[in-house]
Amino acid sequence: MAQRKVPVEEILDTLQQLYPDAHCELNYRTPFELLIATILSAQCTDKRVNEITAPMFEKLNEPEHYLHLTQEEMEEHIKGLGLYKNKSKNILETCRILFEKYNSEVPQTHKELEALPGVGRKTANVVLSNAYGIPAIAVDTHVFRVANRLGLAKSENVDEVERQLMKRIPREKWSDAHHWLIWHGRRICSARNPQCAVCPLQSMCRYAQAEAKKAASKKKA
DNA sequence: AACTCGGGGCA
DNA sequence: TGCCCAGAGTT
Repeated sequence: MAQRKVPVEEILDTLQQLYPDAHCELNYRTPFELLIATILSAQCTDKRVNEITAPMFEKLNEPEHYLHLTQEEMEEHIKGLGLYKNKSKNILETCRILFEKYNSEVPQTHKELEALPGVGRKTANVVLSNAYGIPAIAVDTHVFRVANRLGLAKSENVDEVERQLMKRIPREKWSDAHHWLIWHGRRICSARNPQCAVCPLQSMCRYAQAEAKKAASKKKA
C-alpha cells in the first residue's frame, strides 16, 4: 500500500514550536554526574532519579569519591530506583575505570563510553549530546515509540530506529529532536493513553489516523 | 530475540 | 492488578 511521504520537516518544526525549551530533565552539574544519573535512570523516571541524586551528589560527585564504597553502601544510596544490584555494581566499577584509566574524566567517544559497565548506546548518546555538545540521538522508550508512531522510523530494533532518525533528521537538529521526541512522548504521545485529540501532529501522524479509523469503525459497530 | 533485573507510579 | 518507567548484559 502506497503511503504518503513522511513530512519530516513539518513534524520537526511543529515539535520545536511545541517544546521550544525542551532539555534534559536529569539534574547534573558535570559530565560525570550526568553519566551516573543516566546509568541510574534505566527503567525508572528521571524525576525519581533527581530525588535520589540530589543528596547523593553533595558528597559523591567525583569518581574517587566512590572508590571506597562497598557494594552494600552503594545500594543504600540508590535504593528505590530499581535494578539496584546491577546499577550499584556498574557504578562502582565504572568509577574505578574512570579513575584508573581516564584520570577521572568522562571519555567522549561511543567506543570508550560503551566499554564502561552499565553504559550502553543510549547512555553514551545522552552523555555525548548533553554534556559534550556532540550531535546524537539517544533512543529510549519514548523516542522509540513516538518515532515509530509518527513514521520517522519504522523498526522494532532501537539501533535501527537510531539509524533511521539520523538519516532523516539533519545532524544539527539531532540533539534537539531527541529532546522534542522525549518531551512529546511524556506529555502527549504517551504509551498507553496518547492524547491525539490535542496533538498538533495529529494530521500528519499515521498512528493518530489509524486510531481515529479504529474509533470510527467501533462506533459504527 | 528473549529474558532478567526491580521498586515505584499510575489507571 | 497490570503495565510502564529517559536500559544493559547475558543466553
